[in-house]
Amino acid sequence: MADTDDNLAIERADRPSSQRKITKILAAARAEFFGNGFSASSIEAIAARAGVSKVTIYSWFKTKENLFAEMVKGECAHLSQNFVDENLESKGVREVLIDTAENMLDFLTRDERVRFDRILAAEVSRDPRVGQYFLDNGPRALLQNLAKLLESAMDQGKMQSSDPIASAEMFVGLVMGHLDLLLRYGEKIDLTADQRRARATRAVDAWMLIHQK
Amino acid sequence: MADTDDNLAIERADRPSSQRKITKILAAARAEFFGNGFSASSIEAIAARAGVSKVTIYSWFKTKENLFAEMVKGECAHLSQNFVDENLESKGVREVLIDTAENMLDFLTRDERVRFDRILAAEVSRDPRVGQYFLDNGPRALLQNLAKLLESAMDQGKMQSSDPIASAEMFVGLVMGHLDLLLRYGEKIDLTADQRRARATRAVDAWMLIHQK
DNA sequence: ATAAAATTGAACGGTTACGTTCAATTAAAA
DNA sequence: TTTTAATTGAACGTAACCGTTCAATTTTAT
Repeated sequence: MADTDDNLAIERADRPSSQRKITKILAAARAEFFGNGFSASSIEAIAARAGVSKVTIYSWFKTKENLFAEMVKGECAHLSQNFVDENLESKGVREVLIDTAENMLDFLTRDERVRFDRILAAEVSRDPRVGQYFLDNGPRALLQNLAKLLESAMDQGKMQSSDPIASAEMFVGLVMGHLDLLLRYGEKIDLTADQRRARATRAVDAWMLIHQK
Repeated sequence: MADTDDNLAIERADRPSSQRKITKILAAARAEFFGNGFSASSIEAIAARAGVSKVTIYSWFKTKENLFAEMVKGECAHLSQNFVDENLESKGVREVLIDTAENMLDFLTRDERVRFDRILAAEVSRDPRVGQYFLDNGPRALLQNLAKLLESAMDQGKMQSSDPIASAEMFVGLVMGHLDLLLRYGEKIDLTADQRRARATRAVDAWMLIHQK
């Protein structure tokens, strides 16, 4: 996100109480920013929520923009978790793909993720770097992992693809469809385990059909 | 969006000059809201941009929220255009689907559309009704049209589906993949005509393969 | 215990913005 | 032309918020 000021807030937070406060500040920032967006959130409210003085915030994070960026950074680390199921040998190709698709669905339909998506995208016009940073550390990393998994799957199954990344993209498209859109616009979607499995299965079968040799 | 106050601003705008001003206000509101989001946009700036007094805005649109909602309403009307190619008889199934997919790509990658998406989604937490309204008048209507087209296509081609809406959703998923995501996060994507056609073709062929009898 | 660093509360200046009021002016309808 | 509606500029009250300053206090390292 920022150019060189990595961990602007943490680099000299030796004191244990500082660590604790920084953590609380970031948590409060997340809550406020998620709830109101960047502009409508105030440092004062964040300070109050964190149980911390306003000056403390300014002493660790120089500006509101920076606090936001630092919060995003934390979220990204949290978000770039891997939901690729690796057990290709023990489980069989189709099973693994279905599990992976289910993990994707589970993760992407989470309310917290949706809210994050909303407010972060909105701030892209204000500061394009946050979008760039998020893409690199979230979706892009994820797609790489997925592509790798799919390549292994294709080796073991009777499948092929001339463009693994495009195939991975297609996988995502098949799994999510426009669920993403509905969620972002406030549609309440809580898939039951059965529905999730059904959707994952349908997507995987379609994907395998497309990539059959 | 609103319950009963349809066209709050226009219902007694008999004067021609009023009409003109209302139009300018809405245009200015769109520009400001698109550029800065809801919170960071000020009525004063909108008034200045529209070349209109602040009082005039408040006299036509009671509140900032309402001005935003009215602006969204106008955009939705503008956005719910139909990009389904209807010439099924004259053109052949595959061609029509490819054309439709190309239209989708063309429309959905437009910068204005992306910006609209960003700021509207961000305001969903503040007022869920705008999301609801948009879904009903944009994506939902679109998906219905698409499903209808696809059903006709399946009749004429050797295809089938047990769930036309799910098939339409899949169509969208295959065409867009995660382009939508990249665009929302600021990725510059300007597809050449060739790339667009290639992507559309790939998606349509995949879709037809999945739905073959 | 002592020195250094972190934190606090309170206040401040400056800015921005919402929404309102009002008397004066302009435009349009009859 | 008269009358009615719309528009304007300016000012107002109120509130929020950013970011800073400072002296006083608390926490931590040594």
